[in-house]
Amino acid sequence: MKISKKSQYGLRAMIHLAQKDGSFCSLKEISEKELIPFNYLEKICSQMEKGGLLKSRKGVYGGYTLAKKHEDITVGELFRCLGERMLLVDCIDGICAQKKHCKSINAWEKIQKSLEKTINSITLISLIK
Amino acid sequence: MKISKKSQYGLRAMIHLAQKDGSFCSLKEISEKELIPFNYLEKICSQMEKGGLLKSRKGVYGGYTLAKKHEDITVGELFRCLGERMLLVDCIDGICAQKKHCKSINAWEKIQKSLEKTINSITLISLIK
DNA sequence: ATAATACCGACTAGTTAGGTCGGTATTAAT
DNA sequence: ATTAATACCGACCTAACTAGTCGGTATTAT
Repeated sequence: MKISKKSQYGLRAMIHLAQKDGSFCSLKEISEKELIPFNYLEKICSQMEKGGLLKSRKGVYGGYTLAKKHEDITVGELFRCLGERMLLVDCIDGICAQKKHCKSINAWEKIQKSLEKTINSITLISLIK
Repeated sequence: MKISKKSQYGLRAMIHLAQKDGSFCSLKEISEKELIPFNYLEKICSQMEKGGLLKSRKGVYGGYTLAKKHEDITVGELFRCLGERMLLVDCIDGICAQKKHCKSINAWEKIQKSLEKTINSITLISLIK
């Protein structure tokens, strides 16, 4: 029941990039301005690039930039991209012998749905202004 | 971003007890019926008793029973009692140098509030019927 | 006296989060 | 062509936490 540092750093990086509006920004800058460990940030941004959230350019004056418009990116997407564990309990989509007469699953499903609705409704742009 | 086994077991145990309607029920029974490791269940119930959710009776025909009416117990209460980590990110109530100009905190606070609202609204009785 | 129970504290193995480190590939400026 | 700045990659590491186990003690109905 905790959001990982990875996702926290990831969102901070995305917000930083969103405010750069299209120009490429180096990991060095993000790392320094956002106080994120450089080596770790590398891994995070690489993952976000593979997930289609960022574009990269190598070499001098290279860096990262958003791959989509920032009104189209949600926190939910970010979480999924970074592998944030979203499934609150295993039994929701797993096999459970007791599932049929299990009453606690109703609680987990409610919480799960509410959570997903919330994170999918928070866009990057809504955080910036 | 996961609900601990402890809380899952805890809720299952509470639901079991709620269906017994006032009579004491042994850990042995709960453990067997709900497929919860006995030794672990002991610790969990002990914690719930200290937290005021359960009452206990020692000796033969002893066991546990609910300490409150089941319409007054919420999943949120259970979580707090069992020490489920509810704070999604440390910076929400912690000290963070960047807090003033930090834009990601808006996201975390939204998610946090929504989560708390949800869990505090799920009562034990609503899960049973 | 016995058996069934709750109660308690110490211990442990496996997993995960949150990184670090060293090296390689690419590219703009000189 | 060389250099410096960057992204990219995989292997490794450590501390904390989860999900228990275990052995023993206290209490109580029969």
